[in-house]
Amino acid sequence: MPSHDPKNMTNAPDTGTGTLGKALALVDIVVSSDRPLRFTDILDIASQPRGTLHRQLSHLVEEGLLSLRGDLTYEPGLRLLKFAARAWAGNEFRAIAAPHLRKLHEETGETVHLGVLRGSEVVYLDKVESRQTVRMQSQIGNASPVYCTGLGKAALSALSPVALREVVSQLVFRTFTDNTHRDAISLMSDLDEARRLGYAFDREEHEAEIRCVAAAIHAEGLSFTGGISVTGPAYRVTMEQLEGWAPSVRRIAAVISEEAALKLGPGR
Amino acid sequence: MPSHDPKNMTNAPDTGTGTLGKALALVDIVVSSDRPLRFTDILDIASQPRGTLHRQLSHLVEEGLLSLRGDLTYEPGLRLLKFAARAWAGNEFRAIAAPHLRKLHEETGETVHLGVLRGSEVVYLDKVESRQTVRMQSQIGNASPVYCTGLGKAALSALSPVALREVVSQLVFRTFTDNTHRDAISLMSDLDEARRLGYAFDREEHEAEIRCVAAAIHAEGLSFTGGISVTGPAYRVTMEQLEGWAPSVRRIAAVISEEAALKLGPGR
DNA sequence: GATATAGTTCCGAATAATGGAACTTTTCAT
DNA sequence: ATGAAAAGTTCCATTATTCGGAACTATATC
Repeated sequence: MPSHDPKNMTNAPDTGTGTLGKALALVDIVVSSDRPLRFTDILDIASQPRGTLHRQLSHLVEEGLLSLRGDLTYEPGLRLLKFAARAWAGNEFRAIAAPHLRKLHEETGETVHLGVLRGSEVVYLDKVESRQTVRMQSQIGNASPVYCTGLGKAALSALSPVALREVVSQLVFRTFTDNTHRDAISLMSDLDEARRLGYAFDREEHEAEIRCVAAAIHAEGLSFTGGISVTGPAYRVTMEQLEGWAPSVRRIAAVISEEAALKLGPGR
Repeated sequence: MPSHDPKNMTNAPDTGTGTLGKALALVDIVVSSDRPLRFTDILDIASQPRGTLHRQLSHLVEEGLLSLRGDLTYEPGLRLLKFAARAWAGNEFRAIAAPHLRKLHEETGETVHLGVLRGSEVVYLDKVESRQTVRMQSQIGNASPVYCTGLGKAALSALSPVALREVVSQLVFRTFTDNTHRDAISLMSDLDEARRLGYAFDREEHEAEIRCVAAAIHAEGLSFTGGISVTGPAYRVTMEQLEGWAPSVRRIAAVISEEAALKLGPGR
Protein backbone atom coordinates (compact mmCIF):
# COMPACT_ATOMS: atom_id res chain seq x y z
CA MET A 1 0.00 0.00 0.00
CA PRO A 2 1.87 3.04 -1.23
CA SER A 3 1.22 6.32 0.40
CA HIS A 4 -1.29 8.89 -0.69
CA ASP A 5 0.20 11.87 -2.41
CA PRO A 6 -1.52 14.96 -1.21
CA LYS A 7 -1.64 17.32 -4.15
CA ASN A 8 -1.23 17.17 -7.85
CA MET A 9 -3.93 16.01 -10.19
CA THR A 10 -1.44 13.80 -11.88
CA ASN A 11 -1.50 11.10 -9.33
CA ALA A 12 0.70 8.20 -8.41
CA PRO A 13 -0.56 4.65 -8.51
CA ASP A 14 -2.45 4.66 -5.28
CA THR A 15 -4.02 1.62 -3.77
CA GLY A 16 -6.37 3.86 -1.99
CA THR A 17 -9.76 5.11 -2.91
CA GLY A 18 -12.18 2.53 -1.67
CA THR A 19 -14.06 0.45 -4.14
CA LEU A 20 -12.94 2.36 -7.19
CA GLY A 21 -9.29 2.10 -6.30
CA LYS A 22 -9.48 -1.63 -5.91
CA ALA A 23 -11.27 -2.02 -9.21
CA LEU A 24 -8.70 0.08 -11.02
CA ALA A 25 -5.88 -1.83 -9.39
CA LEU A 26 -7.28 -4.90 -11.12
CA VAL A 27 -7.44 -3.10 -14.45
CA ASP A 28 -3.83 -2.14 -13.89
CA ILE A 29 -2.87 -5.74 -13.31
CA VAL A 30 -4.55 -6.96 -16.47
CA VAL A 31 -3.35 -4.08 -18.61
CA SER A 32 0.23 -4.27 -17.36
CA SER A 33 0.63 -7.97 -17.86
CA ASP A 34 2.28 -9.07 -21.06
CA ARG A 35 0.68 -12.48 -21.06
CA PRO A 36 -3.02 -13.28 -20.76
CA LEU A 37 -4.14 -13.76 -17.17
CA ARG A 38 -6.61 -16.35 -15.97
CA PHE A 39 -8.71 -15.93 -12.88
CA THR A 40 -6.25 -17.76 -10.70
CA ASP A 41 -3.32 -15.74 -12.00
CA ILE A 42 -5.04 -12.57 -10.92
CA LEU A 43 -5.97 -14.20 -7.65
CA ASP A 44 -2.28 -14.74 -6.94
CA ILE A 45 -1.32 -11.18 -7.74
CA ALA A 46 -4.18 -9.28 -6.19
CA SER A 47 -4.57 -10.16 -2.56
CA GLN A 48 -8.30 -10.63 -2.49
CA PRO A 49 -10.58 -13.46 -1.44
CA ARG A 50 -11.87 -15.50 -4.34
CA GLY A 51 -15.48 -14.51 -4.06
CA THR A 52 -14.60 -10.85 -3.86
CA LEU A 53 -12.22 -10.97 -6.77
CA HIS A 54 -14.70 -12.78 -8.92
CA ARG A 55 -17.40 -10.25 -8.33
CA GLN A 56 -15.05 -7.35 -8.97
CA LEU A 57 -13.86 -8.82 -12.23
CA SER A 58 -17.45 -9.44 -13.27
CA HIS A 59 -18.28 -5.83 -12.67
CA LEU A 60 -15.29 -4.70 -14.69
CA VAL A 61 -16.29 -6.92 -17.58
CA GLU A 62 -19.86 -5.69 -17.37
CA GLU A 63 -18.61 -2.15 -17.56
CA GLY A 64 -16.38 -2.81 -20.53
CA LEU A 65 -13.08 -2.05 -18.81
CA LEU A 66 -12.07 -5.66 -19.11
CA SER A 67 -13.15 -8.38 -21.43
CA LEU A 68 -13.40 -12.07 -20.64
CA ARG A 69 -12.22 -14.22 -23.50
CA GLY A 70 -13.40 -17.67 -24.36
CA ASP A 71 -10.27 -19.23 -22.94
CA LEU A 72 -11.15 -17.62 -19.61
CA THR A 73 -8.41 -15.07 -19.75
CA TYR A 74 -9.03 -11.41 -19.13
CA GLU A 75 -7.93 -8.71 -21.52
CA PRO A 76 -8.31 -4.92 -21.56
CA GLY A 77 -11.76 -3.81 -22.63
CA LEU A 78 -12.71 -1.66 -25.56
CA ARG A 79 -14.15 1.04 -23.39
CA LEU A 80 -10.62 1.96 -22.41
CA LEU A 81 -9.85 2.75 -26.02
CA LYS A 82 -12.93 4.88 -26.37
CA PHE A 83 -12.04 6.84 -23.26
CA ALA A 84 -8.47 7.37 -24.31
CA ALA A 85 -9.22 8.36 -27.88
CA ARG A 86 -11.29 11.27 -26.75
CA ALA A 87 -8.91 12.10 -23.94
CA TRP A 88 -6.02 12.34 -26.34
CA ALA A 89 -7.81 14.16 -29.11
CA GLY A 90 -9.19 16.73 -26.70
CA ASN A 91 -5.97 17.37 -24.83
CA GLU A 92 -5.20 21.04 -25.17
CA PHE A 93 -1.66 20.83 -23.97
CA ARG A 94 -0.83 18.26 -26.63
CA ALA A 95 -2.40 20.46 -29.28
CA ILE A 96 -0.40 23.47 -28.16
CA ALA A 97 2.86 21.58 -28.22
CA ALA A 98 2.33 19.71 -31.49
CA PRO A 99 3.65 22.31 -33.95
CA HIS A 100 6.72 22.88 -31.81
CA LEU A 101 7.43 19.19 -31.71
CA ARG A 102 7.32 19.07 -35.49
CA LYS A 103 9.73 21.96 -35.68
CA LEU A 104 12.15 20.23 -33.37
CA HIS A 105 11.88 17.07 -35.39
CA GLU A 106 12.68 18.90 -38.61
CA GLU A 107 15.71 20.39 -36.96
CA THR A 108 17.10 17.16 -35.57
CA GLY A 109 15.70 14.43 -37.77
CA GLU A 110 15.29 12.22 -34.72
CA THR A 111 12.29 11.13 -32.70
CA VAL A 112 10.72 13.82 -30.56
CA HIS A 113 8.57 13.12 -27.51
CA LEU A 114 6.19 15.11 -25.39
CA GLY A 115 5.44 13.85 -21.90
CA VAL A 116 4.23 14.86 -18.48
CA LEU A 117 4.96 13.82 -14.95
CA ARG A 118 2.42 11.58 -13.27
CA GLY A 119 3.56 10.61 -9.82
CA SER A 120 6.81 8.78 -10.29
CA GLU A 121 6.24 8.06 -13.94
CA VAL A 122 6.43 9.93 -17.20
CA VAL A 123 3.43 9.51 -19.47
CA TYR A 124 4.06 10.18 -23.13
CA LEU A 125 1.48 12.38 -24.76
CA ASP A 126 2.82 12.68 -28.25
CA LYS A 127 5.59 11.68 -30.56
CA VAL A 128 6.97 12.77 -33.90
CA GLU A 129 8.94 10.24 -35.81
CA SER A 130 10.34 10.01 -39.30
CA ARG A 131 9.27 6.58 -40.37
CA GLN A 132 5.63 6.33 -39.64
CA THR A 133 5.13 2.62 -39.82
CA VAL A 134 3.05 2.22 -36.74
CA ARG A 135 0.03 4.43 -36.48
CA MET A 136 -0.94 4.70 -32.87
CA GLN A 137 2.48 4.04 -31.51
CA SER A 138 2.59 2.04 -28.40
CA GLN A 139 4.70 4.83 -27.02
CA ILE A 140 1.85 7.27 -26.68
CA GLY A 141 0.22 6.76 -23.35
CA ASN A 142 3.09 4.61 -22.21
CA ALA A 143 4.49 5.28 -18.82
CA SER A 144 8.19 5.06 -18.02
CA PRO A 145 10.04 5.58 -14.75
CA VAL A 146 11.16 9.16 -14.14
CA TYR A 147 14.62 8.35 -12.90
CA CYS A 148 15.99 6.78 -16.06
CA THR A 149 14.55 8.84 -18.87
CA GLY A 150 15.80 12.18 -20.08
CA LEU A 151 12.33 13.58 -20.06
CA GLY A 152 11.70 12.37 -16.55
CA LYS A 153 14.90 13.83 -15.20
CA ALA A 154 14.34 17.13 -16.94
CA ALA A 155 10.88 17.34 -15.44
CA LEU A 156 12.14 16.42 -11.99
CA SER A 157 14.80 19.08 -12.19
CA ALA A 158 12.09 21.70 -12.53
CA LEU A 159 10.15 20.63 -9.46
CA SER A 160 10.23 22.52 -6.20
CA PRO A 161 12.35 20.91 -3.48
CA VAL A 162 9.23 19.85 -1.63
CA ALA A 163 7.54 18.28 -4.63
CA LEU A 164 10.78 16.62 -5.65
CA ARG A 165 11.28 15.09 -2.24
CA GLU A 166 7.73 13.77 -2.38
CA VAL A 167 8.36 12.03 -5.68
CA VAL A 168 11.82 10.76 -4.88
CA SER A 169 10.70 9.31 -1.57
CA GLN A 170 8.39 7.00 -3.50
CA LEU A 171 10.87 5.85 -6.09
CA VAL A 172 11.79 2.23 -6.35
CA PHE A 173 14.98 1.98 -8.35
CA ARG A 174 14.88 -0.82 -10.82
CA THR A 175 17.96 -1.47 -12.91
CA PHE A 176 17.45 -1.55 -16.67
CA THR A 177 20.98 -1.09 -17.98
CA ASP A 178 24.48 -0.63 -16.61
CA ASN A 179 23.87 3.09 -16.56
CA THR A 180 20.56 3.13 -14.71
CA HIS A 181 20.61 5.15 -11.53
CA ARG A 182 20.54 2.86 -8.56
CA ASP A 183 19.77 5.33 -5.82
CA ALA A 184 18.55 8.82 -5.07
CA ILE A 185 22.05 10.23 -4.49
CA SER A 186 23.16 9.32 -7.96
CA LEU A 187 19.94 10.63 -9.45
CA MET A 188 20.26 13.90 -7.56
CA SER A 189 23.63 14.73 -9.01
CA ASP A 190 22.13 14.30 -12.45
CA LEU A 191 19.30 16.61 -11.51
CA ASP A 192 21.81 19.20 -10.31
CA GLU A 193 23.44 19.07 -13.69
CA ALA A 194 20.07 19.37 -15.39
CA ARG A 195 19.18 22.42 -13.34
CA ARG A 196 22.50 24.02 -14.13
CA LEU A 197 22.32 23.39 -17.87
CA GLY A 198 18.57 23.59 -18.44
CA TYR A 199 18.47 20.18 -20.04
CA ALA A 200 18.99 16.55 -19.12
CA PHE A 201 20.43 13.50 -20.84
CA ASP A 202 19.53 9.88 -20.91
CA ARG A 203 22.85 8.11 -21.34
CA GLU A 204 21.48 4.68 -22.21
CA GLU A 205 19.94 4.49 -18.77
CA HIS A 206 16.62 2.99 -19.70
CA GLU A 207 17.47 1.05 -22.78
CA ALA A 208 20.88 0.13 -24.11
CA GLU A 209 21.88 1.91 -27.31
CA ILE A 210 19.26 4.60 -26.80
CA ARG A 211 20.22 8.17 -25.88
CA CYS A 212 18.26 11.33 -25.48
CA VAL A 213 18.35 14.96 -24.49
CA ALA A 214 15.36 16.60 -22.85
CA ALA A 215 14.17 19.84 -21.31
CA ALA A 216 11.42 20.61 -18.85
CA ILE A 217 8.11 22.25 -19.55
CA HIS A 218 7.19 24.16 -16.47
CA ALA A 219 5.73 27.55 -15.73
CA GLU A 220 4.07 29.67 -13.16
CA GLY A 221 0.37 28.88 -13.26
CA LEU A 222 0.90 25.57 -15.01
CA SER A 223 -0.17 22.97 -12.54
CA PHE A 224 1.71 20.13 -14.12
CA THR A 225 5.30 19.55 -15.12
CA GLY A 226 6.39 17.87 -18.32
CA GLY A 227 9.03 17.99 -20.95
CA ILE A 228 10.16 17.30 -24.47
CA SER A 229 12.97 15.13 -25.67
CA VAL A 230 14.94 14.14 -28.72
CA THR A 231 15.82 10.47 -28.79
CA GLY A 232 18.06 8.43 -31.03
CA PRO A 233 20.04 5.24 -31.32
CA ALA A 234 23.58 5.38 -30.02
CA TYR A 235 25.12 4.29 -33.30
CA ARG A 236 23.74 7.39 -34.98
CA VAL A 237 23.53 9.90 -32.19
CA THR A 238 26.64 10.74 -30.20
CA MET A 239 26.64 12.60 -26.92
CA GLU A 240 28.26 15.51 -28.76
CA GLN A 241 25.40 15.53 -31.19
CA LEU A 242 22.92 15.63 -28.32
CA GLU A 243 24.79 18.50 -26.74
CA GLY A 244 24.51 20.33 -30.01
CA TRP A 245 20.75 19.93 -30.01
CA ALA A 246 20.35 20.72 -26.33
CA PRO A 247 20.01 24.51 -26.68
CA SER A 248 17.23 24.07 -29.22
CA VAL A 249 15.46 21.59 -27.03
CA ARG A 250 15.71 23.96 -24.11
CA ARG A 251 14.52 26.91 -26.16
CA ILE A 252 11.53 25.08 -27.60
CA ALA A 253 10.57 23.72 -24.21
CA ALA A 254 10.59 27.29 -22.94
CA VAL A 255 8.37 28.43 -25.79
CA ILE A 256 5.88 25.66 -25.12
CA SER A 257 5.94 26.45 -21.41
CA GLU A 258 5.12 30.04 -22.06
CA GLU A 259 2.40 29.37 -24.56
CA ALA A 260 0.85 26.68 -22.40
CA ALA A 261 0.87 28.90 -19.33
CA LEU A 262 -0.84 31.57 -21.38
CA LYS A 263 -3.52 29.44 -22.97
CA LEU A 264 -4.18 27.06 -20.14
CA GLY A 265 -5.21 29.91 -17.95
CA PRO A 266 -3.86 31.18 -14.69
CA GLY A 267 -4.67 27.93 -13.02
CA ARG A 268 -5.06 24.80 -15.01
CA MET B 1 -15.32 -7.87 -27.08
CA PRO B 2 -18.84 -7.19 -26.13
CA SER B 3 -20.01 -10.46 -24.83
CA HIS B 4 -23.66 -11.07 -24.52
CA ASP B 5 -23.97 -8.03 -22.38
CA PRO B 6 -27.50 -7.83 -21.17
CA LYS B 7 -28.10 -4.25 -22.00
CA ASN B 8 -26.89 -0.79 -22.26
CA MET B 9 -23.26 -0.51 -23.15
CA THR B 10 -22.84 2.78 -24.86
CA ASN B 11 -22.43 6.14 -23.29
CA ALA B 12 -25.95 6.33 -22.04
CA PRO B 13 -26.21 7.07 -18.34
CA ASP B 14 -25.63 3.56 -17.17
CA THR B 15 -28.03 1.69 -15.00
CA GLY B 16 -24.81 1.20 -13.23
CA THR B 17 -22.94 -1.71 -11.81
CA GLY B 18 -23.09 -0.30 -8.34
CA THR B 19 -20.39 2.12 -7.43
CA LEU B 20 -18.17 1.41 -10.40
CA GLY B 21 -20.89 2.00 -12.96
CA LYS B 22 -21.75 5.36 -11.53
CA ALA B 23 -18.14 6.40 -11.47
CA LEU B 24 -17.61 5.40 -15.08
CA ALA B 25 -20.77 7.17 -16.13
CA LEU B 26 -19.11 10.33 -14.88
CA VAL B 27 -15.93 9.59 -16.80
CA ASP B 28 -18.08 9.13 -19.86
CA ILE B 29 -19.69 12.50 -19.34
CA VAL B 30 -16.38 14.28 -19.02
CA VAL B 31 -14.71 12.41 -21.84
CA SER B 32 -17.62 12.80 -24.23
CA SER B 33 -18.04 16.49 -23.72
CA ASP B 34 -16.39 18.76 -26.24
CA ARG B 35 -16.15 21.68 -23.90
CA PRO B 36 -14.62 21.73 -20.41
CA LEU B 37 -17.15 20.96 -17.71
CA ARG B 38 -17.35 22.66 -14.37
CA PHE B 39 -18.77 21.02 -11.31
CA THR B 40 -22.19 22.49 -11.86
CA ASP B 41 -22.27 21.44 -15.50
CA ILE B 42 -21.74 17.86 -14.48
CA LEU B 43 -24.29 18.28 -11.73
CA ASP B 44 -26.88 19.19 -14.35
CA ILE B 45 -26.08 16.21 -16.56
CA ALA B 46 -25.58 13.51 -13.98
CA SER B 47 -28.59 13.25 -11.75
CA GLN B 48 -26.82 13.03 -8.45
CA PRO B 49 -27.02 14.98 -5.23
CA ARG B 50 -24.28 17.54 -4.87
CA GLY B 51 -22.49 15.92 -2.00
CA THR B 52 -22.45 12.57 -3.72
CA LEU B 53 -21.24 13.95 -6.99
CA HIS B 54 -18.50 15.88 -5.35
CA ARG B 55 -17.16 12.87 -3.55
CA GLN B 56 -17.32 10.74 -6.66
CA LEU B 57 -15.44 13.28 -8.71
CA SER B 58 -12.85 13.58 -5.98
CA HIS B 59 -12.29 9.85 -6.07
CA LEU B 60 -11.95 9.87 -9.84
CA VAL B 61 -9.40 12.64 -9.67
CA GLU B 62 -7.52 10.83 -6.94
CA GLU B 63 -7.40 7.75 -9.12
CA GLY B 64 -6.18 9.63 -12.16
CA LEU B 65 -9.18 8.95 -14.35
CA LEU B 66 -10.06 12.62 -14.28
CA SER B 67 -8.01 15.68 -13.68
CA LEU B 68 -9.17 18.88 -11.99
CA ARG B 69 -7.76 21.94 -13.66
CA GLY B 70 -7.02 25.25 -12.05
CA ASP B 71 -10.10 26.81 -13.60
CA LEU B 72 -12.18 24.17 -11.81
CA THR B 73 -13.03 22.26 -14.94
CA TYR B 74 -12.59 18.54 -15.19
CA GLU B 75 -10.68 16.86 -17.98
CA PRO B 76 -9.82 13.25 -18.80
CA GLY B 77 -6.96 11.95 -16.70
CA LEU B 78 -3.65 10.62 -17.89
CA ARG B 79 -4.25 7.22 -16.47
CA LEU B 80 -6.76 6.62 -19.24
CA LEU B 81 -3.99 7.03 -21.80
CA LYS B 82 -1.77 4.62 -20.00
CA PHE B 83 -4.50 2.02 -19.88
CA ALA B 84 -5.39 2.41 -23.51
CA ALA B 85 -1.86 2.36 -24.84
CA ARG B 86 -1.25 -1.07 -23.45
CA ALA B 87 -4.72 -2.23 -24.38
CA TRP B 88 -4.15 -1.26 -27.98
CA ALA B 89 -0.62 -2.51 -28.30
CA GLY B 90 -1.50 -5.84 -26.77
CA ASN B 91 -4.65 -6.45 -28.77
CA GLU B 92 -4.19 -9.69 -30.64
CA PHE B 93 -7.06 -9.24 -33.00
CA ARG B 94 -5.68 -5.93 -34.19
CA ALA B 95 -2.28 -7.53 -34.71
CA ILE B 96 -3.76 -10.36 -36.73
CA ALA B 97 -5.70 -8.02 -38.97
CA ALA B 98 -2.97 -5.42 -39.48
CA PRO B 99 -1.16 -6.95 -42.47
CA HIS B 100 -4.45 -7.60 -44.23
CA LEU B 101 -5.49 -4.02 -43.73
CA ARG B 102 -2.29 -2.85 -45.33
CA LYS B 103 -2.90 -5.13 -48.29
CA LEU B 104 -6.37 -3.74 -48.75
CA HIS B 105 -5.03 -0.24 -48.54
CA GLU B 106 -2.44 -0.93 -51.20
CA GLU B 107 -5.14 -2.28 -53.42
CA THR B 108 -7.55 0.61 -53.02
CA GLY B 109 -5.42 3.56 -52.08
CA GLU B 110 -8.11 4.73 -49.72
CA THR B 111 -8.45 4.70 -45.95
CA VAL B 112 -9.02 1.28 -44.42
CA HIS B 113 -10.58 0.73 -41.00
CA LEU B 114 -10.83 -2.15 -38.59
CA GLY B 115 -13.59 -2.07 -36.00
CA VAL B 116 -15.68 -4.20 -33.69
CA LEU B 117 -19.18 -4.08 -32.37
CA ARG B 118 -19.63 -2.92 -28.82
CA GLY B 119 -23.26 -2.72 -27.88
CA SER B 120 -24.85 -0.35 -30.34
CA GLU B 121 -21.61 1.28 -31.34
CA VAL B 122 -18.67 0.47 -33.53
CA VAL B 123 -15.30 1.00 -31.94
CA TYR B 124 -12.44 1.53 -34.34
CA LEU B 125 -9.38 -0.54 -33.55
CA ASP B 126 -7.07 0.40 -36.36
CA LYS B 127 -6.71 2.46 -39.47
CA VAL B 128 -4.44 2.59 -42.49
CA GLU B 129 -4.26 5.88 -44.29
CA SER B 130 -2.07 7.28 -46.98
CA ARG B 131 -1.16 10.66 -45.65
CA GLN B 132 0.04 10.10 -42.13
CA THR B 133 -0.12 13.60 -40.77
CA VAL B 134 -1.78 12.74 -37.52
CA ARG B 135 -0.11 10.09 -35.49
CA MET B 136 -2.57 8.64 -33.05
CA GLN B 137 -5.60 9.40 -35.10
CA SER B 138 -8.59 10.46 -33.20
CA GLN B 139 -10.39 7.77 -35.13
CA ILE B 140 -8.76 4.90 -33.30
CA GLY B 141 -10.78 4.15 -30.23
CA ASN B 142 -13.57 6.35 -31.48
CA ALA B 143 -17.05 4.99 -31.31
CA SER B 144 -19.67 5.60 -33.98
CA PRO B 145 -23.28 4.50 -34.18
CA VAL B 146 -23.79 1.14 -35.87
CA TYR B 147 -26.76 2.15 -37.98
CA CYS B 148 -25.07 4.75 -40.13
CA THR B 149 -21.63 3.35 -40.81
CA GLY B 150 -20.74 0.73 -43.38
CA LEU B 151 -18.71 -1.18 -40.86
CA GLY B 152 -21.55 -1.13 -38.37
CA LYS B 153 -24.11 -2.36 -40.87
CA ALA B 154 -21.82 -5.08 -42.15
CA ALA B 155 -21.26 -6.28 -38.60
CA LEU B 156 -24.97 -6.16 -37.80
CA SER B 157 -25.76 -8.18 -40.90
CA ALA B 158 -23.65 -11.02 -39.54
CA LEU B 159 -25.41 -11.19 -36.18
CA SER B 160 -27.90 -13.87 -35.28
CA PRO B 161 -31.54 -12.76 -35.34
CA VAL B 162 -31.64 -12.80 -31.55
CA ALA B 163 -28.49 -10.76 -31.09
CA LEU B 164 -29.58 -8.37 -33.82
CA ARG B 165 -32.95 -7.78 -32.22
CA GLU B 166 -31.22 -7.11 -28.92
CA VAL B 167 -29.03 -4.41 -30.46
CA VAL B 168 -31.71 -2.86 -32.64
CA SER B 169 -34.16 -2.60 -29.78
CA GLN B 170 -31.72 -0.29 -28.05
CA LEU B 171 -30.98 1.95 -30.98
CA VAL B 172 -31.78 5.60 -30.84
CA PHE B 173 -31.79 6.95 -34.37
CA ARG B 174 -30.10 10.25 -34.62
CA THR B 175 -30.03 11.98 -37.98
CA PHE B 176 -26.61 13.03 -39.24
CA THR B 177 -27.25 13.56 -42.95
CA ASP B 178 -30.14 13.34 -45.40
CA ASN B 179 -29.26 9.70 -45.93
CA THR B 180 -29.11 8.59 -42.31
CA HIS B 181 -31.50 5.78 -41.48
CA ARG B 182 -34.35 7.13 -39.40
CA ASP B 183 -35.86 3.88 -38.20
CA ALA B 184 -35.31 0.16 -37.84
CA ILE B 185 -37.37 -0.73 -40.92
CA SER B 186 -35.16 1.28 -43.19
CA LEU B 187 -32.04 -0.09 -41.54
CA MET B 188 -33.28 -3.66 -41.87
CA SER B 189 -33.67 -3.46 -45.60
CA ASP B 190 -30.07 -2.34 -45.81
CA LEU B 191 -29.05 -5.28 -43.68
CA ASP B 192 -30.93 -7.63 -45.96
CA GLU B 193 -28.94 -6.27 -48.85
CA ALA B 194 -25.73 -6.65 -46.88
CA ARG B 195 -26.52 -10.26 -46.06
CA ARG B 196 -27.31 -10.98 -49.69
CA LEU B 197 -24.16 -9.35 -51.05
CA GLY B 198 -21.72 -10.03 -48.24
CA TYR B 199 -20.84 -6.37 -47.91
CA ALA B 200 -22.48 -3.11 -46.88
CA PHE B 201 -22.25 0.49 -48.01
CA ASP B 202 -22.30 3.77 -46.24
CA ARG B 203 -23.94 6.14 -48.71
CA GLU B 204 -23.03 9.37 -46.99
CA GLU B 205 -25.17 8.33 -44.05
CA HIS B 206 -22.91 9.45 -41.24
CA GLU B 207 -21.07 12.29 -42.84
CA ALA B 208 -21.86 14.11 -46.05
CA GLU B 209 -19.38 13.50 -48.86
CA ILE B 210 -18.05 10.38 -47.23
CA ARG B 211 -18.76 6.93 -48.62
CA CYS B 212 -17.57 3.47 -47.70
CA VAL B 213 -17.87 -0.21 -48.36
CA ALA B 214 -17.46 -2.74 -45.56
CA ALA B 215 -17.63 -6.44 -44.79
CA ALA B 216 -18.16 -8.31 -41.55
CA ILE B 217 -15.60 -10.22 -39.55
CA HIS B 218 -17.42 -13.05 -37.90
CA ALA B 219 -16.73 -16.71 -37.30
CA GLU B 220 -17.71 -19.69 -35.28
CA GLY B 221 -15.83 -19.52 -32.02
CA LEU B 222 -15.15 -15.82 -32.35
CA SER B 223 -17.11 -14.23 -29.58
CA PHE B 224 -17.17 -10.77 -31.08
CA THR B 225 -18.29 -9.38 -34.37
CA GLY B 226 -16.43 -6.73 -36.29
CA GLY B 227 -15.57 -5.64 -39.76
CA ILE B 228 -13.29 -3.82 -42.13
CA SER B 229 -14.08 -0.95 -44.43
CA VAL B 230 -12.67 1.18 -47.20
CA THR B 231 -13.65 4.82 -46.92
CA GLY B 232 -13.24 7.74 -49.25
CA PRO B 233 -14.52 11.20 -50.13
CA ALA B 234 -17.44 11.27 -52.55
CA TYR B 235 -15.64 13.50 -55.03
CA ARG B 236 -13.01 10.83 -55.55
CA VAL B 237 -14.86 7.61 -54.80
CA THR B 238 -18.00 6.79 -56.75
CA MET B 239 -20.47 4.10 -55.79
CA GLU B 240 -19.29 2.16 -58.82
CA GLN B 241 -15.77 2.33 -57.54
CA LEU B 242 -16.88 1.00 -54.17
CA GLU B 243 -18.72 -1.84 -55.82
CA GLY B 244 -15.53 -2.70 -57.61
CA TRP B 245 -13.66 -2.96 -54.34
CA ALA B 246 -16.42 -4.82 -52.55
CA PRO B 247 -15.35 -8.35 -53.50
CA SER B 248 -11.84 -7.68 -52.21
CA VAL B 249 -13.19 -6.26 -49.01
CA ARG B 250 -15.40 -9.29 -48.56
CA ARG B 251 -12.58 -11.68 -49.33
CA ILE B 252 -10.12 -10.06 -46.96
CA ALA B 253 -12.71 -9.91 -44.21
CA ALA B 254 -13.21 -13.63 -44.65
CA VAL B 255 -9.49 -14.27 -44.42
CA ILE B 256 -9.21 -12.25 -41.23
CA SER B 257 -12.24 -14.02 -39.80
CA GLU B 258 -10.70 -17.39 -40.42
CA GLU B 259 -7.30 -16.49 -39.10
CA ALA B 260 -8.75 -14.81 -36.03
CA ALA B 261 -10.99 -17.78 -35.26
CA LEU B 262 -7.97 -20.01 -35.53
CA LYS B 263 -5.61 -17.96 -33.37
CA LEU B 264 -8.04 -16.61 -30.87
CA GLY B 265 -8.95 -20.05 -29.76
CA PRO B 266 -12.18 -21.92 -29.67
CA GLY B 267 -13.71 -19.31 -27.42
CA ARG B 268 -13.87 -15.59 -28.02
C1' DG C 1 -20.95 45.66 0.39
C1' DA C 2 -24.96 42.69 0.11
C1' DT C 3 -26.79 38.87 -2.25
C1' DA C 4 -26.68 35.01 -5.29
C1' DT C 5 -24.19 31.25 -7.06
C1' DA C 6 -20.60 27.76 -7.02
C1' DG C 7 -17.98 24.61 -4.59
C1' DT C 8 -16.87 21.86 -0.30
C1' DT C 9 -17.50 19.32 4.12
C1' DC C 10 -20.14 16.57 7.53
C1' DC C 11 -22.62 12.68 9.52
C1' DG C 12 -26.59 9.49 10.46
C1' DA C 13 -29.04 6.32 7.38
C1' DA C 14 -29.13 3.33 3.49
C1' DT C 15 -26.86 0.33 0.48
C1' DA C 16 -23.40 -2.04 -1.74
C1' DA C 17 -19.09 -4.60 -0.95
C1' DT C 18 -16.99 -8.29 1.74
C1' DG C 19 -15.33 -13.03 2.29
C1' DG C 20 -15.99 -17.62 3.93
C1' DA C 21 -18.06 -21.71 2.50
C1' DA C 22 -20.66 -24.52 -0.55
C1' DC C 23 -21.36 -25.71 -5.24
C1' DT C 24 -20.30 -26.75 -10.33
C1' DT C 25 -17.29 -27.36 -14.07
C1' DT C 26 -12.94 -28.35 -16.11
C1' DT C 27 -8.44 -30.55 -16.13
C1' DC C 28 -5.37 -34.16 -15.39
C1' DA C 29 -3.41 -38.50 -13.82
C1' DT C 30 -4.28 -43.13 -13.53
C1' DA D 1 -13.22 -44.32 -18.54
C1' DT D 2 -12.82 -42.97 -13.60
C1' DG D 3 -11.82 -40.36 -9.82
C1' DA D 4 -9.47 -36.66 -7.64
C1' DA D 5 -7.73 -32.08 -7.71
C1' DA D 6 -7.89 -27.58 -9.43
C1' DA D 7 -10.39 -23.82 -11.41
C1' DG D 8 -14.22 -21.20 -11.68
C1' DT D 9 -18.82 -19.62 -9.87
C1' DT D 10 -22.63 -18.67 -6.59
C1' DC D 11 -24.68 -17.62 -2.05
C1' DC D 12 -25.70 -14.81 2.01
C1' DA D 13 -25.12 -12.93 6.77
C1' DT D 14 -21.86 -9.41 8.26
C1' DT D 15 -19.40 -5.15 7.68
C1' DA D 16 -17.68 -1.21 5.60
C1' DT D 17 -18.65 2.27 2.12
C1' DT D 18 -21.41 5.07 -0.13
C1' DC D 19 -25.42 8.05 -0.04
C1' DG D 20 -27.55 12.53 0.23
C1' DG D 21 -29.59 16.28 2.80
C1' DA D 22 -28.07 20.19 5.14
C1' DA D 23 -24.78 23.38 6.84
C1' DC D 24 -20.76 25.79 5.57
C1' DT D 25 -17.14 28.47 2.85
C1' DA D 26 -15.48 30.72 -1.23
C1' DT D 27 -16.32 33.09 -5.39
C1' DA D 28 -18.95 35.78 -8.65
C1' DT D 29 -22.63 39.41 -9.46
C1' DC D 30 -25.04 43.45 -8.93
